[in-house]
Amino acid sequence: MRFSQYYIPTLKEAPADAEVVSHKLLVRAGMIRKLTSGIYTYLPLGVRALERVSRIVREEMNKAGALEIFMPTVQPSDLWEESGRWQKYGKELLRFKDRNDRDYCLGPTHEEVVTSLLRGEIRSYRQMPINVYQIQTKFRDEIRPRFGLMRGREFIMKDAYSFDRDNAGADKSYEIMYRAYENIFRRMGLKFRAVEADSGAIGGNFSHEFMVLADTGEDVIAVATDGTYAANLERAEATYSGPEAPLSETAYEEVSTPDCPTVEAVCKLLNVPAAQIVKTMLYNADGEIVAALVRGDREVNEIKLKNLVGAVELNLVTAEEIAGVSAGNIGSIGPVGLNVRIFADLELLGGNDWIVGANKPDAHLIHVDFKRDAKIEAYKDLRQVQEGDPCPRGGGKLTLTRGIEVGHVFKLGLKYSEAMNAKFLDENGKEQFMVMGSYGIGISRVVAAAIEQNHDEFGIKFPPPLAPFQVSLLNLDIRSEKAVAKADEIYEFLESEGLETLYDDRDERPGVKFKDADLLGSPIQLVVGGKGLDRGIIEAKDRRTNEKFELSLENFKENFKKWQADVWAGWGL
RNA sequence: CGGAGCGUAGCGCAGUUUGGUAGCGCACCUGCCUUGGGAGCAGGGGGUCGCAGGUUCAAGUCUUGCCGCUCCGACCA
Repeated sequence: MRFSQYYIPTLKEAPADAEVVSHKLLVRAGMIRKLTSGIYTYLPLGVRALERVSRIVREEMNKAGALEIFMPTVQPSDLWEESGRWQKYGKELLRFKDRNDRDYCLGPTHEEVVTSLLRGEIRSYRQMPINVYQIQTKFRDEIRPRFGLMRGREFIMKDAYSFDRDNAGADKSYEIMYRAYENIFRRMGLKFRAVEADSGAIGGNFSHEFMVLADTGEDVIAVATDGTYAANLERAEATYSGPEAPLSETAYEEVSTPDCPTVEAVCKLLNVPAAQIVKTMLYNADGEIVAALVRGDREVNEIKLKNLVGAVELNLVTAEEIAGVSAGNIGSIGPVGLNVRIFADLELLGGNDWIVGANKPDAHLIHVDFKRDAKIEAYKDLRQVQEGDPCPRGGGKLTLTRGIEVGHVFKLGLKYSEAMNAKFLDENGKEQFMVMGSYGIGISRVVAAAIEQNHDEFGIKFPPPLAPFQVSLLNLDIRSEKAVAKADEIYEFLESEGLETLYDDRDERPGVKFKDADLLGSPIQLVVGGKGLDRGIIEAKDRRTNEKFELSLENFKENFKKWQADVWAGWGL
């Protein structure tokens, strides 16, 4: 593609409202423009990037046996009533009415539509397994859209749905998708990790998220030092393998702790480490008040607690709700004499001399032994893991690192098939529910994540498989017939090699071309100019390392191919 | 939802305190000149100052309401 005939409106400055680097660079590189909050138009170069991502996803999905379909964005409310999500989905579901006053929504995901489709198509176990997917626009009315393409309201997603006759089949479908996802992200040249994710009510290890590693990621993941275990922070297991403490012989007593609403303040006043204090967190779990106990230097993992009590909604209680169960206030709630279900974190088994709130203002209890002094319903893993915690699978210690969720594979089980009555006849002529799985990849988010992971102060560094153009070819000397002829020749060669090339033939000064090439991020830059030609060379730059090379015009094609292989190898390709 | 800020040319911003001719840089157009890291000179086009109302001889500036956008926070006892 000749730059002069293309449209790439690069900007020197990023728009004021862009906060994260991928957003700034996508706008500066002329790939996207914002229409309104969380909603973007893709310019030609942006579309190319999306296509690069989609192509890889399509190829691997097809290879894995999935079939591409295309479902509507506008969905009738009755389907959502059937699945129960019309009530449950909340405000992220954008709802509206048509002229006949019928309710519709814009699809934030397509379980309902696909289940309704396939329950009408699949009659027999012989028709399964089947996996259908689409690449399509989704709409989620996010509370706070931000970070450009990272968390938009309208975005492009690949979503696949598998249908199987039984659990074993569904597990197999899941496995196939998991492998396909590994292939997809490996092929893209991204540094990524599959991590165990929270799978809510379904349980088991049947949910994995695929994370692109980047310091700017919104998610935190825990990875074992030996690499065998990786999990989303929400899910990462905290273990306690120490001994159980014996019953204490010291009776607890009350101490006065005025003006101590925080663990930190209590520590300071009583001169004890936070690890000796246990905080009592009260939650409203679907209307029931429950207490969670964790050490003062730990944090409650609300997802774990939610799963433990089987709640749909879990929120910290309000001051009024506290008044209903404890005479204390925030800072002085404690488990002794507390008349709600109390769950304690596993590691609290290891102690019998805790400091807790006294359930009266400005007072704490010391020397508390929960087994003796409180009524604990269960000791479970309730806390968030921390850097350095032991790996739950014996893989050393856990390290916390950041990532961007770009893919999610999930075993749905019978959730939708039961709710929406999606049945088939098994080999015994008996009706069975289909066992489902769902598998998503945020196509537009992959583009943003690739940039978050790969950029520098000058611009984007696209991994070759995702780059809108693999090569930026700069002709610095468009008035020299010799240079033009040489540049044209190299352009032809590159295209014949299957390398998509952005040929900068504009009547611009060299500086402009260099800056634009760096900003746009093609992995390879080739420079044709009078100076080099006089010396019989073409200059080449590896955008990943910014290293410069001289490729001799003698045997140029071979020289180039060899060098290109090195550049690709640098990307792990 | 709560809190803060912003809205002036395509982009980045000044001007609002103290009401009095609509500005700067980039980008764009014309010409000259220039060509190895976002050149220079000269000339030029482009604005309902977010919208609506109010005060005033006069409103980008004061005032009221609305709209939009951005950021922060989502409560660890």
